[in-house]
Amino acid sequence: MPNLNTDKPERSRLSAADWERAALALIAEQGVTALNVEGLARELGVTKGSFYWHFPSREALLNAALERWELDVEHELGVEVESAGDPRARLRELFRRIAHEVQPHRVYAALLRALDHPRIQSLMARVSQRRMDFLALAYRQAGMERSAANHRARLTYAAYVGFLQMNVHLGVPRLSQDDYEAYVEHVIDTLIAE
Amino acid sequence: MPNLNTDKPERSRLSAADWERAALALIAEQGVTALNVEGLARELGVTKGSFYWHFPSREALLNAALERWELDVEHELGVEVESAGDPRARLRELFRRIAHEVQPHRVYAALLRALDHPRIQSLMARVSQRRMDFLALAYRQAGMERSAANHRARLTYAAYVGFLQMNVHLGVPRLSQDDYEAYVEHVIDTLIAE
DNA sequence: CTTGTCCCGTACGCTTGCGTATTGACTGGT
DNA sequence: ACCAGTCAATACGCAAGCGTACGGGACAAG
Repeated sequence: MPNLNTDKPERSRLSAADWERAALALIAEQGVTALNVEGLARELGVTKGSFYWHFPSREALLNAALERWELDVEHELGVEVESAGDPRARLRELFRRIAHEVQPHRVYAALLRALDHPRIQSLMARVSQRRMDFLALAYRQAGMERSAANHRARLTYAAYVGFLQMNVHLGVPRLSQDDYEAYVEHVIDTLIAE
Repeated sequence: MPNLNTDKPERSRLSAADWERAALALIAEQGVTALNVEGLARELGVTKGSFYWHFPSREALLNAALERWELDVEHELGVEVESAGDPRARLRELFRRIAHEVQPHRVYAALLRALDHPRIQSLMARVSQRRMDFLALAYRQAGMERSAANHRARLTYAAYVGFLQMNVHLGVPRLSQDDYEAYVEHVIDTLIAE
């Protein structure tokens, strides 16, 4: 079993994982529909002939890339769950981080626009449900009733989804840095305080 | 006058407006990418030859349909603005109505997934901005400070966008009727009360 | 040196969907 | 009755993308 190489220098040969990573990068930048094998091959400096050695079809690549992404996301959520401290402060910290690190969520935002694909739809349903469950738990740990926590988690997640859409894809006039910070604090006060 | 029949009309002749209405119906149901002239022609019981008499291209049809939709939306917002009464109660009423009449917002939700199209992006930016301005005004009339009202309007609109995504496209496990009502009231209490 | 495996290139067929060209049929006005 | 304008059918060209067939070079093993 040769080649465990996971770096990214100009190798003369590619592996399936290279295609998957390139696919995710392309999805993040230009969406799922932009994922075509010839374009991707061109971007990697090879031709289709290479691709169809690694994958039987475009769908297979998409599925592999999605699977890889789901594992990443689940891992991130895992480390999030394990962090200790005051639950309310943790939530605030989570909000601020997400507000300032939009980049890692671009794949999520891109997949949000491809929900007609059944596999992507079920994937997103799973991921969203897990995240909402995490939020609901956090709200309960912060002292809310079970039902209120569930509703608040749903509202929070809806706000997150809409936030991504508006910031990543909609050309909504960007707020100034100060206004943006004030907005984030407003969201935190509205959704967490009480 | 205009025949709103969207089934399989046995009309012998079609007008450009018929194509536009059919296009909007198709967009609402299956998204913008599903809008292709041959499929639409099949659905209307004619062939492409008819289409290209009314429109020079697929883009022209899409633009005409979007223009028509924008006028509708603007008109709805107009009647909304003119309604009087206690501002807070009006907001609550607005929330409840949107929560229960998701159907008219399916076009918006579909367009949300086609923001890579520059024309759709600017259109959606305009519509969203107008609606957010309306919300901000309502919040100010309800007694909030200018800046807080703007932020709350942004948050509310983000929640609306996310709400649409989750309900229309994401297969998120549907809430029971009672849970859903409770959720809506929770949203109202969280975003309006104070 | 030969051989098999891995990775890639080239060339082709196929489907979908846009757009064009041409012809035909139905309509109302004169 | 005729004619111009309107709507529609048929047939074709064309580009994009997926997938296949097949061939070849590099490289390690024997």
